[in-house]
Amino acid sequence: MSGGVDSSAAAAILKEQGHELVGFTMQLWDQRRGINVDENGDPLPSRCCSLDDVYDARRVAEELEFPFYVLNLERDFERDIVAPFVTSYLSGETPIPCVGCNSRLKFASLDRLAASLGCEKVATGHYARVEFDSGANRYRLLRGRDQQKDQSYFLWELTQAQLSRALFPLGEMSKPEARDAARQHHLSGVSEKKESQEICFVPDGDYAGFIDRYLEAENASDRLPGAGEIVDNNGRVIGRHEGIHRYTIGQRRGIGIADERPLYVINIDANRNQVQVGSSEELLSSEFTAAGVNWIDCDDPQEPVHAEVRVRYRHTAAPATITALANNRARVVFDEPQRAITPGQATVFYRGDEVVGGGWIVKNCEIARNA
RNA sequence: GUCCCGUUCGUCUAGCGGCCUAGGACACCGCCCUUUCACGGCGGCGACACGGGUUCGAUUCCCGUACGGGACG
Repeated sequence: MSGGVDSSAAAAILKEQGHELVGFTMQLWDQRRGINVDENGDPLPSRCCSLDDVYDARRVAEELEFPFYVLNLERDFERDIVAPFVTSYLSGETPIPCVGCNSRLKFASLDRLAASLGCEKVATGHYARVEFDSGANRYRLLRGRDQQKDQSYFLWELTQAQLSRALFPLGEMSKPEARDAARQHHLSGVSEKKESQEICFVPDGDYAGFIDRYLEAENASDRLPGAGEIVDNNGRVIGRHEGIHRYTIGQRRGIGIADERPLYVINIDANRNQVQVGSSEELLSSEFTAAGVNWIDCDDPQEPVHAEVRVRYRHTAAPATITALANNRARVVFDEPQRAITPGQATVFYRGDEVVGGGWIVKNCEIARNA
């Protein structure tokens, strides 16, 4: 329970259905440890793990009359989520921490707790659905009914064991319906809360500043990427950047170079400490390699799979052919080129509403950089 | 050191006496969108080098003063 609308509504709905509940809020990040501070040293206003949110979650549990606990997972969170997040940026990738946070942290720890407490299910406020396919003897992960709020993208890494316990009470609902549910249960403290956004441990959205402060706090400021060159597709230097971690592929704003047409980041070369920019058309590519692939609807497929593939959260899934490779890798080839396929981001394979699987987009060593 | 040419928003430019309270593109800023990073949509800031003329009227015409190109010195 985050103290937000969705998890609170989920709790209310389950309560109404007659389930016996135990509530948990995960303390993931200490917003006061000096990294998330403004220029005066005061903590930034936060929407995650703040005392206010924990308080709100507790109030919901009290209102709905079930036991409530706060789990301190700060060590795990930093080791498994924050540190890899920073490392990813330093290597020129663009990480998406929310996926691993769900599978490796939230569901992993909640599953352990459920087992020790004798709970049958683990529920969250995600907009996604789980169904058991008795024929295949597998659990299937489906998009949330509300296509606008669908969060299945963030859950592709869940295992069959995790899915077997997962319960998503909001899976059939729209956001307004979830809000209504919270209102009907008199959860006025949370029912009108604004949507959370940004990375939860970077509440002001200045993730580059976060990396600066994090490395400084770790006495590792020497790892911080320095200023470097911005080059065009011919390798010609046309500008300067203030650190490759400030850029992602497909980015337009912040390049600061006036050209006839808008310029986009088309490649980030950590070794040369260069950011390469070009036209919108140069962002298109038809294939990539995924690592850490998790197949949900089957074991490793022996034949190429046709599916609709997303390469970032808000990307519209596009038809592609996926071929499983050794070491949990896969090659994805789109029917039509897609824009800004970015290493570090997650890719999710869909067949209609069903999540077939997903993986991490990795840098393709074979990619010819216009030799 | 004689004679030519050029000088417009941060950048590249449109303009060829009233349609210009100067238009566009890119950049920048803000808002919206959004449980990642982005994209995108909407909006905003912002310039006629300077001083004189000529005209009812000058960014546009003329004359000078400051910075950029041309086989005489």
